Amino acid sequence: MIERNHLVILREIETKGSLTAAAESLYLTQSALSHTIKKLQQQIGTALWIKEGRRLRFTPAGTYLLSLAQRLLPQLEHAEKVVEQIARGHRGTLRIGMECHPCYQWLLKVVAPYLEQWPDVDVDVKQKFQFGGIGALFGHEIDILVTPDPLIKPGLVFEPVFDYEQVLAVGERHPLADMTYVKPRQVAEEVLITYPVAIERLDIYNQFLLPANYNPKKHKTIETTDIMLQMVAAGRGVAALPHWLVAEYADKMPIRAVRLGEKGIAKQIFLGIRESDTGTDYLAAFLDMARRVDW
Amino acid sequence: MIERNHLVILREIETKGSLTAAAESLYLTQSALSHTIKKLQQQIGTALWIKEGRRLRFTPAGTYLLSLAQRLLPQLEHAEKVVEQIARGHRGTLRIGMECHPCYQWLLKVVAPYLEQWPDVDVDVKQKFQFGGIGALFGHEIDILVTPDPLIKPGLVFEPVFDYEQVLAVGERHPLADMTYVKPRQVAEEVLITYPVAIERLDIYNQFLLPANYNPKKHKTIETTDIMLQMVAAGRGVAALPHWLVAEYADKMPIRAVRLGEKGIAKQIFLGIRESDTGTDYLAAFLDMARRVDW
DNA sequence: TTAACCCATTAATTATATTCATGAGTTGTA
DNA sequence: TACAACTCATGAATATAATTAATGGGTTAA
Repeated sequence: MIERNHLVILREIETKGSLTAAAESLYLTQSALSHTIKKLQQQIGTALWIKEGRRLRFTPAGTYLLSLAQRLLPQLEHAEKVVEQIARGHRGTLRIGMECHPCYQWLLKVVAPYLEQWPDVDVDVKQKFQFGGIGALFGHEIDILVTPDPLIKPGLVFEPVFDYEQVLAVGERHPLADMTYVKPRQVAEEVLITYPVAIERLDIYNQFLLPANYNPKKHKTIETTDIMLQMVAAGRGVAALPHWLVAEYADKMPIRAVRLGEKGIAKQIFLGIRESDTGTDYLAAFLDMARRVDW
Repeated sequence: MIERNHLVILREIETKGSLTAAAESLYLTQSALSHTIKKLQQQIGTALWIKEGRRLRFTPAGTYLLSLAQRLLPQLEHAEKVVEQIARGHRGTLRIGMECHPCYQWLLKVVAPYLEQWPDVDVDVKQKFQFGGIGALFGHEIDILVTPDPLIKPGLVFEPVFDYEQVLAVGERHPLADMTYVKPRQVAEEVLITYPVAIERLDIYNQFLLPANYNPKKHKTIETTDIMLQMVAAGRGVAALPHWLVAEYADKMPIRAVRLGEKGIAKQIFLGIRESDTGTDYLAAFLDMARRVDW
């Protein structure tokens, strides 16, 4: 009844704006599209668009099918790529989603040996998700999610892969550089630099500043770790980052790590997959290697 | 490339067990199916099954496409129903998912006036989800989720619709019946009756017994509220339920409600929808009515 | 060994999709 | 207001694709 080409046509009309333009980009005639949709309309008993002057406007049914198209077509298109890879003897593509900015460095340490051990598997890393990491897992947009926020939900399996301590990165000659630990009120005197994510997801707010009722003097956001630490090294601000990340950069830059609070902020990174994928060997192997990576 | 009929054929072969049987139930000849799949195989460059004696066994590519079929076909089939309803002038079907056993009674109070006010909209209630309520929302299996556990995630919107107190239902002649409130150790002497859900989701465990390090003498599970309260009335056990539910049944049964702990257990029920549905009028109207329902 | 299954294949047929040619409506402009 | 340039819809002709019919070869179990 509703076929793939119907959905393709609707999507193309939406993006190209007209039947004629859609027809051209699909290498068909305008007439073909018109006929195809006309037939569908007869089957379902309602129009999918109405002519409004020179333009087309989707009816409710058309709008609904368009949203269906935008949901299903990417899945079909991805499936074709996967099948093609299987045909070539490749095992597939591991699509990794990252909800943890600084984990990128860690991920590289897992991916490198993984690619060696699984030459048939390609790895793709995505960082932006329309419906968040969980939605991307459910929607088969990614296969593995790297996140500090696991979610015990049916259909998904999360597993911790490593523990680390979140510390404050400060410039070498910063007054805080030689402290054993810092207190919230001390950070409140500083310019805080973070990745550009929602404040709720920043532990230095959640677990450190806000409980003590403090706010940083100023809050700046920077996308990349390198630039962020350049700023810190230049004494232009402080940043909360994983201890291992700071330690790594401390070799090449004049920065120091200071504990956040007397006990420090303990964190864990989790990998999440769909339960139905637990049996997929090359996926399980990735989890296995992730667990074993040394620090 | 991969068309709907390919997926249909794969699914039918899986359920019926053979090409011939699948052909019959699709009102096609065995030959047609064979040709169709053969062509697909040529396009994608790999076999989808291999003959193993008299039976067929799916190859990895076939298995993959089968899982695709089982994910996508239900969505297409649902879309057809929706479009048909739109064509008939109906607005659609509101598919409500319940993750909150006792809320059923509350739901009925919302649904009744809603159906009157929206004669074009049908309501369907589902209680079991393969991947949980969140997964069902993401997977377009349901449109509204009724749950005590909201989840602030991109793509989903949750809203509290009512507050209530969770109380202990006891038989009228039970020694606890006249207490102002009960302590964990007192419940630990009782047979506790609950709905058959995971213990993590039972507040009487999470928020009452476990923090005080107690366990009930015995734990029984019963599916239906009526039977559960019959048991309570007969003095065969106690149950933790919403106060309004116990109050309602107290009219017709010899049961009483007792507060759990000095301060009681406060609870909230949330309705969750997909963010993309916030503009759907008949859906927004449901939330609106749900918010306004009186107790 | 045979009957009863199974699936694959070729050639013939039927059904379906697409094009071609055209018309009717809209828009902007001369 | 007339016209050119654009839009989409339509009917008939054509090309393409799906389906069947007929058949053969392989497997299974009695």
